[in-house]
Amino acid sequence: MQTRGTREDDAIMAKAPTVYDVAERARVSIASVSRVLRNPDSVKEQTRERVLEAVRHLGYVPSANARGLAARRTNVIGLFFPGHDDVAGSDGRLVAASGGVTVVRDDATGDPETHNYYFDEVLRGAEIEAWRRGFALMVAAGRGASREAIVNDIAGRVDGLAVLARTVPDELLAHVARRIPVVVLAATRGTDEFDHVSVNNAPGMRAITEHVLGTGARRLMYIAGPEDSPDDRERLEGFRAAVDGAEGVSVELVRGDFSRVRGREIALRIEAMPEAIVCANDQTALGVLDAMGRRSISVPDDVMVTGFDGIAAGRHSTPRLTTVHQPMVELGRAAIQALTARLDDPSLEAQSLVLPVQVVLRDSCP
Amino acid sequence: MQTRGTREDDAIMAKAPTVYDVAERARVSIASVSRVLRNPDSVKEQTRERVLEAVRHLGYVPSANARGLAARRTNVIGLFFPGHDDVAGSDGRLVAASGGVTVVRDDATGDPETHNYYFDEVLRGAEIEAWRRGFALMVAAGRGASREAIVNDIAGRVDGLAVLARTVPDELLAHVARRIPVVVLAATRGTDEFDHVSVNNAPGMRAITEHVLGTGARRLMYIAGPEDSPDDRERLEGFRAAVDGAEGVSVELVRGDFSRVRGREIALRIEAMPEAIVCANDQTALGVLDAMGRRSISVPDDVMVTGFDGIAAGRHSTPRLTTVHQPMVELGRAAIQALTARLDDPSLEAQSLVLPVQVVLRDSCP
DNA sequence: AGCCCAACTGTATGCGCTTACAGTTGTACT
DNA sequence: AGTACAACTGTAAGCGCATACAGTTGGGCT
Repeated sequence: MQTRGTREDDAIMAKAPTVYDVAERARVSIASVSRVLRNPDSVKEQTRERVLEAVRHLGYVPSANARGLAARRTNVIGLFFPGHDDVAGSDGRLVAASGGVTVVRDDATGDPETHNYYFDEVLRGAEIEAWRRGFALMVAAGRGASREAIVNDIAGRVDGLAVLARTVPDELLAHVARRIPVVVLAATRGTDEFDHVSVNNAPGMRAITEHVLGTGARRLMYIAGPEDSPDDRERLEGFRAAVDGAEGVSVELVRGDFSRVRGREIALRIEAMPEAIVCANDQTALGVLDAMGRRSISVPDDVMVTGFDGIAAGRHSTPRLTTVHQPMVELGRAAIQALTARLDDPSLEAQSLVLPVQVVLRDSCP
Repeated sequence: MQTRGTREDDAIMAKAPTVYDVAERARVSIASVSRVLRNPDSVKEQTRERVLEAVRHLGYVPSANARGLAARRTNVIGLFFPGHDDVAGSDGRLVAASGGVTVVRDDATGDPETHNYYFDEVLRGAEIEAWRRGFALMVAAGRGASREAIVNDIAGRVDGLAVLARTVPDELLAHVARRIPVVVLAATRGTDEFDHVSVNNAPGMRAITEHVLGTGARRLMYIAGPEDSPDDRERLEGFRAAVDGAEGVSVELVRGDFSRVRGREIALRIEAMPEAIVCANDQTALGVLDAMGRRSISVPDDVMVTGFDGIAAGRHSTPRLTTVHQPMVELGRAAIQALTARLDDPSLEAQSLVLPVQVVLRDSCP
């Protein structure tokens, strides 16, 4: 097996050094090198030192590919979520190579940021948990047509895959799930093929709506999200449950799209102001608050507003936003936990975890 | 080479299927399977169909490890950044397995969110660019002592590594850089061993400070960030440059730590109110705005406030925050570009890219 | 019919590790 | 001194794929 060409130690290496290079320099076998790296105590100190010296000297970094191949596991977990597809100005080359400074005036007429930080938080949770369990995290965003290729690619690289709801068609997921465990986030699907982690959407929305009704409000408006969102469906369901349980309540239902702009648009056009506007998510609610500010309508005195998600921006809005906080970081962590649990014991039943939410009362609906 | 045990097609496979399984079912050699996957046109259609059928039937997903090992590249790029170490409640197990709903009142006395969204944005940019160039993205956060192990681990998994400034000691970086290209973000170091991508900190801060001075303000306060931050150092430098160029300006320098809480604390304690408070970043400035609101001090009438970063929250604060927008998404993208450029041509000179910034005038300092 | 070449397919090797298993050494015993 | 065994270390066999190279096949030509 020693057909490998001997390399010069001190010459600049064209290729990255391998165990063989290290072994040669330390005058041991490659097995010992491997041991020093994976299980240092199983090697005599003197030998270990020689190996470590060689590692340092050569700038050796073990190839995770070879490791993964030999050990049959990658120690990586994948996280797949809906893509931030089209970012303004993402068209290829950077505008300037060596920067200047320009000055612009932003009078708030432009589009507010549409991105929501939901995924960032989930990602953060996932990253934390993955690290604690000794896994690296690979992230990928789903984008249009190439989705299938990407998912397959990622699936080949990881030991487990967490997927945000509705990002990937069931069929593809099923294909992938034959190879590695898959957990679906934020959606309780009918099928029970995979593990699921979601939050208590319906009960949360029900609880905050009941709080609204508890203030005496009877004329409500509900601004929903996109119809294809399972989250939205559940929240609407919770809203209905609360309303159905109360006397003499009138409801106007408006379809939004979870975005801040859309919330603002809708609120700007309201003619008969309700006593309370219940929004399916925070971004929408923040848009509503923007609109009310512009229209000089006082929140909560003239109309109360509530959101759902608990994004950070709601803590600092004017007025501060009453909302249902869902544990986004926990969601990410739970996903990793579910995955590692299944890796430890593949025979586990598919489980469906529902995380608790918290109604947070702030100024917009005290 | 056919020592591998034949497997039952329809039986539930204990292990993931491999090229061998696919080849067997499609009655071709593994080479053809590989060809179908990598270069479909080089195989006769009829054969291709058989292979694809087998792939589908068996739920085959190619192992990226084996691929990477054979092809000597992973097509993954790593992103390493300072960790979100200690998240509240990150201690192991989840509290509830099947959630309820609780209600709390948030009267704004608690700690505001300390996290800043800088990294999320950079990550987003990196993800986008990586995807466009056919790379997957692996993320890892640096945490205390295990940093070295993590970096080494990641380095073994990727073709290139982007590192946020000061996350990793130079020595470690140098070790890793012997194997793969490394680009350092948001820091122009003295050494020119690696590629660098950063933003125009000093000129940006200088420009916004000059704007402040242009309003006639002469008594300024500057709330800096932590001393070990290169960003902070450059910004302070820019501030000084602007101030030095003006007549009769008095400056009070206070040391903050880039956090919102700290900004608020500092602003709550100010006795002799300056005409303007220039903050080293947005979070700090937002904290200052919080404090001013609480103290019923009008911004910008009684005191002007400026930030630096251009985070989304600044667009919606009360009053809206004047700041220097740095292209965080672009930063991430540029990092990936630098990396891929070097992968394409390893002989490239170490380059140092400086991205332009933009002064954004809003209500807090019109 | 015989030849040549394009188009396709198969064989065999090795990528850089981990790890079962088989030595090898040193030492505590009998 | 001889034996047994613990503590190390080395040998060798893959892990699943890509790919250079060597067939094989089937026209189109002469």
